[in-house]
Amino acid sequence: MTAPERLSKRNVIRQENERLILSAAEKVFAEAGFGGATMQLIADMAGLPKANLHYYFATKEELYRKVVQNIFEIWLHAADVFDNAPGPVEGIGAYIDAKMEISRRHPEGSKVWASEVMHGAPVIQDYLETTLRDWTTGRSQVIQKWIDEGKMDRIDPEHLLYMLWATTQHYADFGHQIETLNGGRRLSEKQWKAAKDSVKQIILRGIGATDGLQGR
Amino acid sequence: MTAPERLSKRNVIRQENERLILSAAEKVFAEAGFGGATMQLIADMAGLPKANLHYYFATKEELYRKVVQNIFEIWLHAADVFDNAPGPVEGIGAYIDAKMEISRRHPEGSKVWASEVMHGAPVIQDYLETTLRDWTTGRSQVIQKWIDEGKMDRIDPEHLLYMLWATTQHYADFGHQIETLNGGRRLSEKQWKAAKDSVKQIILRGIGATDGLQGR
DNA sequence: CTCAACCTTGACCATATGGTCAGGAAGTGA
DNA sequence: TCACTTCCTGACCATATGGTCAAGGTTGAG
Repeated sequence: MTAPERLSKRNVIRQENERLILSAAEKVFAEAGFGGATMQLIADMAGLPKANLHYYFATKEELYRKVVQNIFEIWLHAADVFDNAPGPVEGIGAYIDAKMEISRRHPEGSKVWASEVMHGAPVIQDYLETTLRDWTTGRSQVIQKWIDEGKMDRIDPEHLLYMLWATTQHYADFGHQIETLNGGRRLSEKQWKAAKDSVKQIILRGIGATDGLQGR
Repeated sequence: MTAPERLSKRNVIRQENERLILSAAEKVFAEAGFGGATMQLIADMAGLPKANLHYYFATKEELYRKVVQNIFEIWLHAADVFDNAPGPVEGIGAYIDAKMEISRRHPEGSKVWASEVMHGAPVIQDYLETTLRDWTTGRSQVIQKWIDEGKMDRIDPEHLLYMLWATTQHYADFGHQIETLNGGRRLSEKQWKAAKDSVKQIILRGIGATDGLQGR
């Protein structure tokens, strides 16, 4: 990604502080939204004086942009499983697993992304139009190939992708609602497994990739 | 709901202005989030001076609360179709249709709701714990009944409900992303139909409610 | 017609917030 | 050690925002 800098003490400090700030910012942006988040809150959460944030990130927008970019990176990599799969059972199954795992381990990022898109993507519109669009086109072609090979039903690939995104991200974005309906408790290990299995079962069977059922 | 007030000019004014303000507020809250929304913006959009908003709604929080409550009402009514359906094909099929229609006609409300829940439901936590919980329990029982009657596969009802919510609301909450991927154009009549059909096909087939396929 | 209740609004206020800056501390290469 | 760059931070500023208020207009019951 970035050039491998020397590990001088200064570089370590810089790296560490940027990480600290970005992590705090992600949490605060997720909890309060862009407008509700304050630099002071982020600073407190990072354990740094506010002026120090502005030393590393000139403006609130710049900090926010970096947070959103980070998330986007993670999501793109999650789709690597998709590509070299022989069919929908493996490809989509693994993709669901990967995205559910992100929703579980990294819900703040998902929320920031959702918030950004809901408000019209003022900051990452260009990403939507370039990177995400290309990505989507590519995966749609993979799905279309599977359809043509008779490995699944004839289903609009884009709507299938939307369904995958919606369902998996729901467990992060609406995690609070799910927890509340679960009696105020976080989902247990077992419940997460049940969630994953439900999603995979319904979707894989729903698109006619039936091997997935005998497989387990 | 409210007592049927006399139609004096005063009552008409009050009703009309409250409607105007709530409608403007919903739009602004959806676009900017609670923190990003300003009373001035809402006032401008409603075509009223800011001080007038505060005459009808004492605080920003109170106005916001009313907006969220409105949305909640609409959603609860959307589920009436669920109850008296003979089986999942009719019940869930109609529910998907109803919720997709709301996503299409009323996306702002969905966004405000999503935003509220994502931020930990600071305003409507009590609704989640009472009304929504009861609602969910009730529908889960209906689904369980269908399972016991052999009308669909053995699937965790709660996760099925989450999937229904996630998928249908995605078309409102992430409408901007979908439009961008659609070349910057809103979904056409035909595309909305394709979306509905895809969702219904995948889910109904996915839960083993196969009548739905021969049915059309 | 009268008067009280209700509606309207420009001007104003206290506060919170993003951002600046100057001056000092701490690392770094020679 | 010295000169230079990078890092740190308390104090400060301009602005935006939620909310108030007093004075004036409008409505309607008696």
